[in-house]
Amino acid sequence: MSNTQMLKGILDGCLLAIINEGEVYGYELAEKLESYGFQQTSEGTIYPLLIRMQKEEMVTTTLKKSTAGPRRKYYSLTPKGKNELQAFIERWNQLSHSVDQILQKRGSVK
Amino acid sequence: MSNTQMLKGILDGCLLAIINEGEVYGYELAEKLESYGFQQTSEGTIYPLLIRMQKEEMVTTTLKKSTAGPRRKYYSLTPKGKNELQAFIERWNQLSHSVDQILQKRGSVK
DNA sequence: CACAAATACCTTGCATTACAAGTTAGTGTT
DNA sequence: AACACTAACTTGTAATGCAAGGTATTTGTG
Repeated sequence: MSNTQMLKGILDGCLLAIINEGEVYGYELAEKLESYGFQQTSEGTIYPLLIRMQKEEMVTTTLKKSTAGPRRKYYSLTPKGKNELQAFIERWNQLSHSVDQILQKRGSVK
Repeated sequence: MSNTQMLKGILDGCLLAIINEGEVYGYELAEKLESYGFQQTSEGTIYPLLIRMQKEEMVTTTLKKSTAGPRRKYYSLTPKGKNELQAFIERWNQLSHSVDQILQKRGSVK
Protein backbone atom coordinates (compact mmCIF):
# COMPACT_ATOMS: atom_id res chain seq x y z
CA MET A 1 0.00 0.00 0.00
CA SER A 2 2.51 2.53 -1.16
CA ASN A 3 1.93 6.02 -2.37
CA THR A 4 2.77 5.15 -5.95
CA GLN A 5 -0.16 2.81 -6.33
CA MET A 6 -2.58 5.60 -5.57
CA LEU A 7 -1.52 7.42 -8.69
CA LYS A 8 -2.64 4.70 -11.05
CA GLY A 9 -5.22 5.99 -13.44
CA ILE A 10 -4.96 9.44 -11.91
CA LEU A 11 -1.69 10.67 -13.29
CA ASP A 12 -2.80 10.56 -16.90
CA GLY A 13 -5.84 12.68 -16.14
CA CYS A 14 -3.66 15.20 -14.33
CA LEU A 15 -1.32 15.38 -17.29
CA LEU A 16 -4.25 16.06 -19.60
CA ALA A 17 -5.43 18.80 -17.28
CA ILE A 18 -2.06 20.51 -17.20
CA ILE A 19 -1.57 20.23 -20.95
CA ASN A 20 -5.02 21.74 -21.39
CA GLU A 21 -3.80 24.91 -19.72
CA GLY A 22 -1.30 25.46 -22.49
CA GLU A 23 1.52 23.86 -24.40
CA VAL A 24 4.10 22.18 -22.20
CA TYR A 25 6.97 19.81 -22.73
CA GLY A 26 7.63 16.62 -20.82
CA TYR A 27 10.44 17.80 -18.64
CA GLU A 28 8.37 20.81 -17.65
CA LEU A 29 5.45 18.57 -16.73
CA ALA A 30 7.55 16.76 -14.17
CA GLU A 31 8.37 20.05 -12.52
CA LYS A 32 4.78 21.28 -12.59
CA LEU A 33 3.51 18.10 -11.02
CA GLU A 34 5.99 18.49 -8.23
CA SER A 35 4.84 22.04 -7.67
CA TYR A 36 1.30 20.76 -7.33
CA GLY A 37 2.36 18.55 -4.45
CA PHE A 38 3.08 15.30 -6.22
CA GLN A 39 6.09 13.79 -4.60
CA GLN A 40 8.41 11.69 -6.70
CA THR A 41 7.02 11.98 -10.19
CA SER A 42 9.91 10.68 -12.23
CA GLU A 43 10.49 11.01 -15.94
CA GLY A 44 10.41 7.24 -16.20
CA THR A 45 6.74 7.58 -15.39
CA ILE A 46 5.85 10.57 -17.48
CA TYR A 47 7.47 9.91 -20.82
CA PRO A 48 5.96 6.48 -21.39
CA LEU A 49 2.61 7.93 -20.40
CA LEU A 50 2.91 10.78 -22.89
CA ILE A 51 3.91 8.37 -25.65
CA ARG A 52 0.88 6.24 -24.88
CA MET A 53 -1.43 9.23 -24.93
CA GLN A 54 -0.01 10.27 -28.27
CA LYS A 55 -0.66 6.81 -29.69
CA GLU A 56 -4.21 7.06 -28.43
CA GLU A 57 -4.52 10.42 -30.15
CA MET A 58 -5.18 12.34 -26.98
CA VAL A 59 -2.30 14.71 -27.63
CA THR A 60 -0.26 16.06 -30.52
CA THR A 61 3.35 17.14 -30.39
CA THR A 62 5.54 19.78 -31.97
CA LEU A 63 9.28 20.05 -31.60
CA LYS A 64 10.84 23.37 -30.76
CA LYS A 65 14.39 24.43 -30.13
CA SER A 66 15.46 24.91 -26.58
CA THR A 67 17.63 27.69 -25.26
CA ALA A 68 19.74 25.06 -23.59
CA GLY A 69 19.69 21.37 -24.29
CA PRO A 70 18.02 19.23 -26.92
CA ARG A 71 14.78 20.14 -28.64
CA ARG A 72 11.66 20.21 -26.53
CA LYS A 73 8.61 18.21 -27.49
CA TYR A 74 5.56 20.32 -26.74
CA TYR A 75 2.22 18.67 -26.15
CA SER A 76 -1.27 19.91 -26.93
CA LEU A 77 -4.68 18.32 -26.40
CA THR A 78 -6.69 16.98 -29.31
CA PRO A 79 -10.50 17.13 -29.20
CA LYS A 80 -10.39 13.49 -28.17
CA GLY A 81 -8.02 14.43 -25.36
CA LYS A 82 -10.41 17.10 -24.17
CA ASN A 83 -13.23 14.59 -24.09
CA GLU A 84 -11.06 12.23 -22.13
CA LEU A 85 -10.17 14.99 -19.70
CA GLN A 86 -13.83 15.76 -19.17
CA ALA A 87 -14.56 12.08 -18.59
CA PHE A 88 -11.66 11.87 -16.16
CA ILE A 89 -12.91 14.84 -14.18
CA GLU A 90 -16.29 13.19 -13.78
CA ARG A 91 -14.78 9.91 -12.71
CA TRP A 92 -12.47 11.65 -10.28
CA ASN A 93 -15.28 13.65 -8.72
CA GLN A 94 -17.33 10.53 -8.25
CA LEU A 95 -14.46 8.53 -6.79
CA SER A 96 -13.23 11.23 -4.46
CA HIS A 97 -16.76 11.81 -3.25
CA SER A 98 -17.14 8.12 -2.44
CA VAL A 99 -13.82 7.92 -0.64
CA ASP A 100 -14.48 11.10 1.31
CA GLN A 101 -17.82 9.71 2.38
CA ILE A 102 -16.22 6.56 3.71
CA LEU A 103 -13.42 8.37 5.51
CA GLN A 104 -15.56 11.23 6.76
CA LYS A 105 -17.41 9.16 9.33
CA ARG A 106 -14.55 9.41 11.74
CA GLY A 107 -12.18 12.31 11.36
CA SER A 108 -9.67 10.38 13.40
CA VAL A 109 -9.13 6.67 13.73
CA LYS A 110 -9.21 7.03 17.51
CA MET B 1 -7.47 4.90 -18.48
CA SER B 2 -10.29 2.85 -17.09
CA ASN B 3 -12.11 3.33 -13.87
CA THR B 4 -10.55 0.27 -12.29
CA GLN B 5 -7.04 1.70 -12.36
CA MET B 6 -8.11 4.59 -10.22
CA LEU B 7 -8.90 2.24 -7.37
CA LYS B 8 -5.35 0.98 -7.05
CA GLY B 9 -3.98 1.75 -3.65
CA ILE B 10 -7.27 3.29 -2.63
CA LEU B 11 -9.45 0.27 -2.18
CA ASP B 12 -7.42 -1.20 0.67
CA GLY B 13 -7.63 2.02 2.62
CA CYS B 14 -11.38 2.12 2.11
CA LEU B 15 -11.69 -1.44 3.35
CA LEU B 16 -9.74 -0.54 6.47
CA ALA B 17 -12.02 2.42 7.03
CA ILE B 18 -15.17 0.35 6.74
CA ILE B 19 -13.83 -2.42 8.96
CA ASN B 20 -12.92 0.22 11.51
CA GLU B 21 -16.59 1.09 11.86
CA GLY B 22 -17.34 -2.37 13.15
CA GLU B 23 -16.95 -6.06 12.39
CA VAL B 24 -17.90 -6.98 8.86
CA TYR B 25 -17.52 -10.02 6.64
CA GLY B 26 -16.19 -10.07 3.11
CA TYR B 27 -19.44 -10.55 1.27
CA GLU B 28 -20.93 -7.68 3.23
CA LEU B 29 -18.01 -5.43 2.35
CA ALA B 30 -18.74 -5.81 -1.35
CA GLU B 31 -22.29 -4.63 -0.76
CA LYS B 32 -21.22 -1.73 1.45
CA LEU B 33 -18.73 -0.52 -1.10
CA GLU B 34 -21.42 -0.50 -3.72
CA SER B 35 -23.68 1.50 -1.43
CA TYR B 36 -20.89 4.06 -1.11
CA GLY B 37 -20.90 4.56 -4.84
CA PHE B 38 -18.18 2.16 -5.95
CA GLN B 39 -19.31 0.57 -9.15
CA GLN B 40 -18.22 -2.94 -9.90
CA THR B 41 -16.36 -4.05 -6.80
CA SER B 42 -16.15 -7.78 -7.34
CA GLU B 43 -15.31 -10.46 -4.83
CA GLY B 44 -12.34 -11.39 -6.95
CA THR B 45 -10.93 -8.07 -5.85
CA ILE B 46 -11.94 -8.05 -2.22
CA TYR B 47 -11.06 -11.51 -0.99
CA PRO B 48 -7.45 -11.52 -2.15
CA LEU B 49 -7.09 -8.07 -0.63
CA LEU B 50 -8.46 -9.19 2.72
CA ILE B 51 -6.17 -12.19 2.73
CA ARG B 52 -3.21 -9.95 2.03
CA MET B 53 -4.17 -7.57 4.81
CA GLN B 54 -4.48 -10.46 7.21
CA LYS B 55 -1.00 -11.67 6.28
CA GLU B 56 0.28 -8.17 6.93
CA GLU B 57 -1.41 -8.23 10.33
CA MET B 58 -3.68 -5.31 9.58
CA VAL B 59 -6.79 -7.31 10.40
CA THR B 60 -7.85 -10.33 12.45
CA THR B 61 -10.68 -12.70 11.67
CA THR B 62 -13.29 -14.69 13.55
CA LEU B 63 -15.71 -17.20 12.07
CA LYS B 64 -19.38 -17.00 12.97
CA LYS B 65 -22.40 -18.95 11.86
CA SER B 66 -24.67 -17.42 9.27
CA THR B 67 -28.44 -17.56 9.22
CA ALA B 68 -28.24 -18.76 5.63
CA GLY B 69 -25.15 -20.06 3.88
CA PRO B 70 -21.67 -20.98 5.05
CA ARG B 71 -19.93 -19.43 8.03
CA ARG B 72 -18.99 -15.79 7.76
CA LYS B 73 -15.46 -14.58 8.33
CA TYR B 74 -15.65 -11.35 10.27
CA TYR B 75 -12.80 -8.86 10.11
CA SER B 76 -11.51 -6.44 12.75
CA LEU B 77 -8.65 -3.95 12.69
CA THR B 78 -5.47 -4.57 14.62
CA PRO B 79 -3.55 -1.64 16.10
CA LYS B 80 -1.26 -1.91 13.10
CA GLY B 81 -4.31 -1.70 10.86
CA LYS B 82 -5.45 1.45 12.61
CA ASN B 83 -2.07 3.02 12.08
CA GLU B 84 -2.20 2.09 8.43
CA LEU B 85 -5.66 3.58 8.15
CA GLN B 86 -4.45 6.81 9.65
CA ALA B 87 -1.52 6.89 7.25
CA PHE B 88 -3.83 6.20 4.36
CA ILE B 89 -6.13 9.05 5.32
CA GLU B 90 -3.21 11.45 5.33
CA ARG B 91 -1.97 10.24 1.98
CA TRP B 92 -5.45 10.43 0.53
CA ASN B 93 -6.01 13.96 1.78
CA GLN B 94 -2.75 15.08 0.28
CA LEU B 95 -3.36 13.42 -3.06
CA SER B 96 -6.96 14.55 -3.43
CA HIS B 97 -5.92 18.07 -2.56
CA SER B 98 -3.27 18.05 -5.27
CA VAL B 99 -5.61 16.64 -7.89
CA ASP B 100 -8.38 19.05 -6.97
CA GLN B 101 -5.92 21.90 -7.30
CA ILE B 102 -4.97 20.83 -10.81
CA LEU B 103 -8.53 20.27 -11.94
CA GLN B 104 -9.96 23.29 -10.20
CA LYS B 105 -8.42 25.80 -12.57
CA ARG B 106 -11.08 25.22 -15.13
CA GLY B 107 -14.39 23.84 -13.97
CA SER B 108 -15.08 22.82 -17.55
CA VAL B 109 -12.71 21.82 -20.30
CA LYS B 110 -14.22 24.49 -22.50
C1' DC C 1 -35.39 -36.88 -0.69
C1' DA C 2 -33.86 -34.28 -4.84
C1' DC C 3 -33.13 -30.06 -6.60
C1' DA C 4 -32.67 -25.17 -7.03
C1' DA C 5 -31.40 -20.80 -5.24
C1' DA C 6 -29.15 -17.92 -2.38
C1' DT C 7 -25.25 -16.97 0.54
C1' DA C 8 -20.38 -16.93 1.29
C1' DC C 9 -15.64 -17.81 0.46
C1' DC C 10 -11.65 -18.66 -2.45
C1' DT C 11 -8.24 -19.32 -6.71
C1' DT C 12 -6.09 -18.59 -11.29
C1' DG C 13 -4.33 -15.85 -14.81
C1' DC C 14 -4.21 -11.55 -17.08
C1' DA C 15 -3.75 -6.54 -18.01
C1' DT C 16 -2.54 -2.13 -16.57
C1' DT C 17 0.64 1.05 -15.01
C1' DA C 18 4.11 3.62 -11.83
C1' DC C 19 8.94 3.75 -11.29
C1' DA C 20 13.96 2.93 -10.59
C1' DA C 21 17.86 2.88 -13.24
C1' DG C 22 20.11 3.56 -17.12
C1' DT C 23 20.91 5.70 -22.07
C1' DT C 24 21.37 9.30 -25.55
C1' DA C 25 21.96 13.93 -26.91
C1' DG C 26 22.45 19.05 -27.08
C1' DT C 27 24.22 23.39 -24.99
C1' DG C 28 27.08 26.15 -22.17
C1' DT C 29 30.91 26.79 -18.63
C1' DT C 30 35.40 26.10 -16.68
C1' DA D 1 38.63 18.23 -22.63
C1' DA D 2 35.77 17.78 -18.66
C1' DC D 3 31.76 18.85 -16.40
C1' DA D 4 26.99 20.29 -15.47
C1' DC D 5 22.53 20.97 -16.86
C1' DT D 6 18.60 20.30 -19.77
C1' DA D 7 15.67 17.10 -22.26
C1' DA D 8 13.91 12.91 -24.13
C1' DC D 9 13.66 8.01 -24.09
C1' DT D 10 14.12 2.61 -22.87
C1' DT D 11 14.14 -1.61 -20.10
C1' DG D 12 12.63 -4.48 -16.62
C1' DT D 13 10.07 -5.05 -12.35
C1' DA D 14 6.41 -4.98 -8.96
C1' DA D 15 1.81 -4.03 -7.40
C1' DT D 16 -2.88 -4.88 -7.79
C1' DG D 17 -7.85 -4.78 -9.67
C1' DC D 18 -10.78 -8.02 -11.91
C1' DA D 19 -13.12 -11.45 -14.91
C1' DA D 20 -14.07 -16.09 -14.74
C1' DG D 21 -14.47 -20.02 -12.53
C1' DG D 22 -14.79 -23.16 -8.45
C1' DT D 23 -16.34 -24.88 -3.71
C1' DA D 24 -19.17 -25.23 0.44
C1' DT D 25 -23.38 -24.36 3.39
C1' DT D 26 -28.13 -23.44 4.40
C1' DT D 27 -33.03 -22.89 3.33
C1' DG D 28 -37.05 -23.57 0.61
C1' DT D 29 -39.95 -26.07 -2.96
C1' DG D 30 -41.82 -29.88 -5.26
